[in-house]
Amino acid sequence: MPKPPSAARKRSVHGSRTGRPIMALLDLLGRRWTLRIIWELRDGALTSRALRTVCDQASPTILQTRLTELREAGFVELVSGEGYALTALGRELIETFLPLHRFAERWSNT
Amino acid sequence: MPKPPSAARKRSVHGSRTGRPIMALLDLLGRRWTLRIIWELRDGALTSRALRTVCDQASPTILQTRLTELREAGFVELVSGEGYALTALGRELIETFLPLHRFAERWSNT
DNA sequence: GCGTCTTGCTACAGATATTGTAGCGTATCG
DNA sequence: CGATACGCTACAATATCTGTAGCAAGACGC
Repeated sequence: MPKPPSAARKRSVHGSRTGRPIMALLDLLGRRWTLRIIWELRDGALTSRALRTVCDQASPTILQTRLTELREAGFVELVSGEGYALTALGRELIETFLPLHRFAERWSNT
Repeated sequence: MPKPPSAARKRSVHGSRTGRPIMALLDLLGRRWTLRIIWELRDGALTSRALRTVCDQASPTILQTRLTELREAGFVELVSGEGYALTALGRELIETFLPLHRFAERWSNT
């Protein structure tokens, strides 16, 4: 029962005003720390505090917000005793942009 | 480790505090409208106003900000007479997450 | 029981980032 | 000339994010 974060601009995670799922997905991923969180979970579960550590001490406020969004989207789940982990869907998602790693390496040399 | 003021983030697109290029990339892409802009340019150049139209009337302020960042990153360029277009590097980037489209379609049915 | 951990999670105020509207200067057409 | 479109910016009003502090619940040894 997390309080509704100012419902005005809150878009349902799946639905998009345009009806194009890709827009809803890009919107979700295009929020600060979202991509980073998914990325850091690629190798296994992390507790909320471990996640905070690897995420450069990001504030727990925004981390919780993003984790809630990602859980509602079905990409992340809270595993009792382990912490946060990617769901099957979440692993599918990150596999689509794992090649980003190699791209980033080449990009940094330009 | 203290976070650098926002000006520093804008200046060094490549540099990352951690030295991990992927983090700099995820940081850049994890800003509002960035992913969306790249996505909308996937089929060819768009003028700044056309871009605004397809981007749900996003404010020109933030569009300019993102376009500047993307130009500094080398993903987007301003082609005289055509508008904004992806560079070769930018096309390379979007190809790594074009599969997201199909993923989004399946995701919306869950 | 007690105290001390760690966990997930929240409150709060101050600092940033984004929005929406309006408009500039330039160029290109008729 | 007037009309239009371009890239781009100023400005104040919002919305979002940060950083610090702290809560309640559970697990551990004592």
